[in-house]
Amino acid sequence: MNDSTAGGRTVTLKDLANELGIHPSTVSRILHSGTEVARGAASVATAKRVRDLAHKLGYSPDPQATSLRTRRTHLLGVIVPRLSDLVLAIMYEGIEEGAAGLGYSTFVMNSRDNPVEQRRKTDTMLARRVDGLIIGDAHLDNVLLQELRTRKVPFVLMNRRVPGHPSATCDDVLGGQLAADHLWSRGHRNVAVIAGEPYASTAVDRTAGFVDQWKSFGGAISQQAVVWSRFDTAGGREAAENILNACNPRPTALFAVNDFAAIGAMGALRSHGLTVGRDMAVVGFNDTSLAAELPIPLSSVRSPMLDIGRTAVQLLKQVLDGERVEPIRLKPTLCVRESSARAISATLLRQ
Amino acid sequence: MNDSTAGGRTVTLKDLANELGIHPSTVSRILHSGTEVARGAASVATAKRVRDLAHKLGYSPDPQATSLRTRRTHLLGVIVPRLSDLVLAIMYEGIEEGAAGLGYSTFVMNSRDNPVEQRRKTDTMLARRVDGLIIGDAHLDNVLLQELRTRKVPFVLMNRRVPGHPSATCDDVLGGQLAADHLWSRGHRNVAVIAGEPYASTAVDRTAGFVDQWKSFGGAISQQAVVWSRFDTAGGREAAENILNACNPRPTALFAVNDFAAIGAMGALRSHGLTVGRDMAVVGFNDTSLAAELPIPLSSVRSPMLDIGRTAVQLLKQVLDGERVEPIRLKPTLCVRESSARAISATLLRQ
DNA sequence: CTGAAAGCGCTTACAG
DNA sequence: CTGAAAGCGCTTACAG
Repeated sequence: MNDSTAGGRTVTLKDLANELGIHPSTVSRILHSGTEVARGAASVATAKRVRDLAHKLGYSPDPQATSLRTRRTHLLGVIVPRLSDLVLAIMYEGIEEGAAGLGYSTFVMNSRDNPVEQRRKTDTMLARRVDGLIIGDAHLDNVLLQELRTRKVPFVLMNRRVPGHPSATCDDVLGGQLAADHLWSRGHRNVAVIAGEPYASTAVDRTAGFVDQWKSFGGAISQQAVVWSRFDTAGGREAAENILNACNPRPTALFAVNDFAAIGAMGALRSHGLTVGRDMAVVGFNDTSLAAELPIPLSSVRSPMLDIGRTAVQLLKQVLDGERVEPIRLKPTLCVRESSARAISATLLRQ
Repeated sequence: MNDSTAGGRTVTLKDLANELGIHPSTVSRILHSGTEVARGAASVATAKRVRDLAHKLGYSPDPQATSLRTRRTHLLGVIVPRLSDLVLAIMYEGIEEGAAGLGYSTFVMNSRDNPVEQRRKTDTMLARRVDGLIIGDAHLDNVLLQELRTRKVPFVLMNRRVPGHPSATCDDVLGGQLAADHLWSRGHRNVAVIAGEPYASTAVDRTAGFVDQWKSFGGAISQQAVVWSRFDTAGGREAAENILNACNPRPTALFAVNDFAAIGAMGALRSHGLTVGRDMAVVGFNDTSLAAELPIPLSSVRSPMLDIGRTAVQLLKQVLDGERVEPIRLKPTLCVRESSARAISATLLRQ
C-alpha cells in the first residue's frame, strides 16, 4: 500500500527532487512521460534513481494538482435510473472495469428516471469537472441531451439509445424478434406483451421487435395485449393483472421486456391459479442471474450487460479523443427454460 | 444548468473579480464564507453584487483547485463486495443521498470479496485522495482495517461489522432471533440454516442469533443443519440440496440469511417436489423488493438498508470531524408471508 | 539532459 | 471592509 494518502504525510515531487538533489521538473518529466518519451526526458541513470525512490517512498501524484494543471480530471460521470436495478448494476461493473483499465475513476448517481434529478445530477457531475458522461437513463424525448451537445460536453449513452447520439446498447429490436420467433415456433398464436416504460428505447425497441416480427409471421396482437408498465416486479404484476382482465380469450404466452417484470407477472399468474410453463408461457429479458435459478426457471433474452458497460467506456474514450463514433448495438441471445420450453398444449390451442 | 463545465469556457473567481473591479480574494471570501461569516467578510452591498454576478454567470468553484488549496477533496470512497448485490445497491443509494446532503461526492468500487481487490481498490481510492472510506465488504479476519487505522485513514464500516471499528449495520443478531421466534411459534422443531459466508458478520450474527435463540427455547440444531454458503441464488440452491441430502428427518423449516439464497433454496425445494409454505417453511433476510412479489411470497427479516447507508455517511462525517463514534446497529423487523405463515401441519409434525 | 519560471484556480493569514 | 502575496502540487514551454 502506498503512503501518499488520506492519513499519512504525503510524498510530493519536490520531496523526491530534494532527496535526489535534482529539480522537481526533472522528476516530473521522468515520472510522467510514458516510457517512450522518458528516454529523451532524462538520462537513464537519473530516471532509474527517480523511479526507485518514487517506488520506495510510495509516491503517487496528487490527482487534484495534476488536474488543475492539465485541465483533465480523469473522472467520468455515470448516471443511471437506479443502481438497485440489477441490469444497471452489472453494466456499471463493466464500466468500472473499463474505466480502471484506462486510468479513469467513475462517479455514479441515481436519477430515478426523474427529469429534474437527471438535470441536477448532471450538474453535480459537471461541477465536479468530469471529463465526460455516460448516460444510462436517457429518455427518448430528452432535451437535456441536446443541451449537452450544444455545450460540447462529451458524453455517450448506454443501455438506452436516442437516435442521433452515440450509444452502447443491446440490439433490443433483435431481442424482441428472438422472443417472437421462439413463442411462434412453440405454437403460440395469442400472446401479450408487458412493454415497459414508453420513454425508454429498451422498452420501445424490444416491443417493436417482437410485435413487428409477430405480424411478419401473420400473427395478430391487439391493442390491449400490449401493456406499458414499470420495469420492476410490482409493475410486472400489475401489467399481468391487466392482461388477464382485458384479454379474452386469455393469451397463452407473455413476453416481458424485463426479467423483474416477468417475475412479477409469474406471481400474478400463480395468484390466478395458472401454472407458468404449462398454462402460460413466459419470456423475460436480460437473463439476470435470477432467471435460471427461479423455482420455475425463466426463459429470457440474454443481453451482454457487462460488455455494454465496457463498450460505453471505450466509446466515451473515443469521443474524448475527438474521434467520430457510431452507435453500437450488441447482439442478444435467447435462453429457453422451463417457463416457455414446451410447445403449446392441444387444450390451450383449442380455447 | 451552470456553464462552468466540461464543455464551455469556465468562469473563475478572477473573472468575477475583474468584471466587478475588485480583488479575487474578496470574491472568494464572500462566496466561500458560510452566510454567517459573510457578514464580517465584506460589505453587504459588495456581497450582493458578487453573488448576483456569480449566479448570473453560473459560477461554480473548481473543486480540484479548492482541494489542492484546502487539502480536502470532499470525496468519499465506498467499497462493496458487488453492486449487483441488491442489498449493497440500496445501501449505496442511502450513501449517495446522505453524501449529497453534506456536499460530498462518492466513488464506489466492487471488491468481489477478494482480499487482493479490496486492497487494490482501497489504494486506488486513497490515490484519488478521498477524505474517508466507507467499507461495505469487511471480513472478520481483515488485516487491512488495522493498517488503515495505523495510517490514520478515516473510515467506517457499513453492512458488515468488525469488533473494534466504527460501523453502521443491521442488528443481525436480533434479526436471527426474530426468525427463530417466528418459526418456533409456528410449531417447527426441526430446522436448518443457510448460513452465508463465514467471513461476514452478517452471516455469522444472523446465524448465531437464530441458533442461540433456538437453543434458549430448548430446541436443537445439529451440525449438518447449519450450512455455510455463498450469498447468491446459486449458493442458496446448493446449500438447500446439501440440507435435503444430509438431514434426516428432513427439516420442516429453513432460515436463509439472505433473500437471494432463500430464492435459490425455493428452487431446490421445488425440484424435490416440495411446496414452499406447505411442505417446508422458508424465511429469508433483508426483505428485498423481490420477496413480497415472488410467486410464493417470501417471509423475510426486513433490514433498514437505506438507513444503514445514510447512517454510515453520518458516522464517517463524525469521524472526519474528529469525534469519537460507537458502532450503530439498526433494528430489523420481520415480515411474515406465505412461505412461512401457516403453522406446521400435523402430518409434518409426526414425521 | 536538466534547471528555472510561470501558472492552473483557489484560500488564507497578513496588512492596512 | 478590502487588497496583495504566498502557496497547495503539479506540468510545460523555454533556455541553456
